[in-house]
Amino acid sequence: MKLATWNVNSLAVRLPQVLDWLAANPVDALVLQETKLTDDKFPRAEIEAAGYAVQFHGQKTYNGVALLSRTPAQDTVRNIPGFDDEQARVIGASVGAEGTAGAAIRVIGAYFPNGQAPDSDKFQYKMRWLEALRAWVAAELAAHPRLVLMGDFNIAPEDRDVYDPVAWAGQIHCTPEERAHFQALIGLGLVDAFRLFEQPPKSWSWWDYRNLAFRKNQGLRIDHILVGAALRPAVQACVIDKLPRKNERPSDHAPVVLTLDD
DNA sequence: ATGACGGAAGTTTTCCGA
Repeated sequence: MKLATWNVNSLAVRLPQVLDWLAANPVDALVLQETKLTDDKFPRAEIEAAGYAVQFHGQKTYNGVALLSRTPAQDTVRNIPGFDDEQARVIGASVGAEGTAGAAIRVIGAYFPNGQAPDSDKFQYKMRWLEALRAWVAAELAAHPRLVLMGDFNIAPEDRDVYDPVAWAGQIHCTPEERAHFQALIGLGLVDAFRLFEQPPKSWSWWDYRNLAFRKNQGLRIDHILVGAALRPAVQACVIDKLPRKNERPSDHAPVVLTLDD
């Protein structure tokens, strides 16, 4: 079974790339962030024609998330229950593996707030959002041990996840407060699947559009897949797929792919 | 010092992302 996450930075622009990627990478489930589409404009028919069921939660201009799955999603949740939020950032549901009788996986796809700058109101919102997420994920994990939390976390967990950790020290995505929140999620009984394996040094999931950052491989690892301890023995691989970043008009993020044995 | 690049809104310029 394969699961993936991808911040597409506008699904209206990136839909052809998503469909091409799925044709080459027929994962069982894919969560998308930054769809930037209201639900009435969501390209449901095109995605269903590609063989995927889809759940989505969007808004105008910003944010927006979706969950594509080979088998229909069940018990879908939009945003963090009990956390009043105008911003569409979370979609969760239970999905099965196609053609297997294996137990369902609880998938949570999330677009974590950016935070803009550590002294900003947006950072305060990010902190509140992270508090609410943690409490909710703790409850979800208790109810569904076979849980995967994945998406654009907008947090670089460690200095090795940053191309220039000296320049980024204390900057947004790298503050001690954000990193403490990441560790608190790990403390719930989740594991960073990417770090279960030896990985190439300077592995990033995002590169700035500016300054030839991709060509110079100057990026951050801010897109993550965390798996519940119950699933850890099933984890076979976790990789960042840089290929779509080489497309014309790419997203600034690359997909991250998790392989589980069935 | 502070922009760059890219997307969206919407109308010529701004906000936002990371």
